[in-house]
Amino acid sequence: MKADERREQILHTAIDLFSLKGFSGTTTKEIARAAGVSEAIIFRHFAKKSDIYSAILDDKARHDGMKFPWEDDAELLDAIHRKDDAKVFYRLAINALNKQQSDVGFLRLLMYSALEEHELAERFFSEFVARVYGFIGGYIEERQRDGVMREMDARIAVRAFLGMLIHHSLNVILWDKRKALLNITNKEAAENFAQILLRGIKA
Amino acid sequence: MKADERREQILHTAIDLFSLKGFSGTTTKEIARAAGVSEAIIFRHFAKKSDIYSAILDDKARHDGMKFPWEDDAELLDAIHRKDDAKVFYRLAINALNKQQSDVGFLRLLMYSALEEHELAERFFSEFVARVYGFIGGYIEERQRDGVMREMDARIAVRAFLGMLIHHSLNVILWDKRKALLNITNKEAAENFAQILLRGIKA
DNA sequence: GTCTATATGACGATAGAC
DNA sequence: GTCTATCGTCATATAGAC
Repeated sequence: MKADERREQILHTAIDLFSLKGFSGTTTKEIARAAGVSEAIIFRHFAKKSDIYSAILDDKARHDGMKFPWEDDAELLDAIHRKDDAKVFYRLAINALNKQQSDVGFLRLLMYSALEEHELAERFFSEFVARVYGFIGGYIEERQRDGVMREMDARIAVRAFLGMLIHHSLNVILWDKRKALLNITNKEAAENFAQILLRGIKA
Repeated sequence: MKADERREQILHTAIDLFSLKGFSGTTTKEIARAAGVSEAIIFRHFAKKSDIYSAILDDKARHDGMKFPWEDDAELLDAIHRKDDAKVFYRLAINALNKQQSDVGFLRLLMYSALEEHELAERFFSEFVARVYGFIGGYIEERQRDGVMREMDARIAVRAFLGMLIHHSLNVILWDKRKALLNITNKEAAENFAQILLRGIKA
């Protein structure tokens, strides 16, 4: 295996393990064993254990992990254009829920790194989350100017919306399968959350 | 210092450290140093490191940490009795936000233990969160029967509400101080979230 | 009840052969 | 590029003196 491939393979193995057990809960020996190489190989590709952690976000950025929920959704962009609010918030919700839950490892990793106050979470926050606030908040402000939504700090509405979505995904990932306190499809969840927010902020 | 006091002291020192760096990120040596005792003392009071972790929830339960947001709030109970929905949801929100943010360490600890799938989070979930769902969900169902709130799964409304609250508190704890993406008082947040939810689910 | 001293193993990281 | 073997350090946990 070439150096680049091996490096990628180690990185993805490490992402899986870090997302399961956190940074300090994962040993280089485990990563090596899971990747099917010796520990020494790890340290040929990454000088320090923490270098693996730092490389994760670059890898995500290079692949599709940092794509925005609206980039590929023609239906959403069309709804925005037509100012079909119900559709806009439903599409935003369903995209967010599906994406979050399709990459459980990354969401767990983000939580870990936020708690550990690692650069990873901070960069994700300023590069990704801030733009989401700008995008959704911008749409709400536009609709406020149209007189369709009531006057309020649009960022609070965004926080409420993202709060429902992220909290629900975390619940699905961490609890619902075993505990089943609330067992609904993402479609149901997205419809309900979109409707609650929309009725909640309309004029 | 008597055994009980020393045990409590070690426990609280450990809670602080676990909440900052997680279970595997905290060493018994650090706990000992922070508590001002030798490492051997730790292992006299707790046979294994993980026993400290397990003892945390019992300690919380013995103290005030597991109290319900409505137990001490006469204003809330009165509002429920009078069916003053706006007041009910505002009081629930402000209580939750204040409590979550007054015990940052515990919230961080819960997040860590949820990710680590430790008993701690699971017990908190089934002993505390489930009852919150029952309480708030019960009130919503009552108001649905009154015809004041629209037909929907009340648990979804609860999840949306708790999502706003918990997500906002996590943002405050983990980000807002440094990044200031959204700097509002808990009062403002509670008013807005309560209003969004209420308008969102009323008939 | 607390200490010093230490056992035992796992940890991150390196050296050197192939 | 990969391995085996090993380093020094730090981890959890224990023994025995005071």
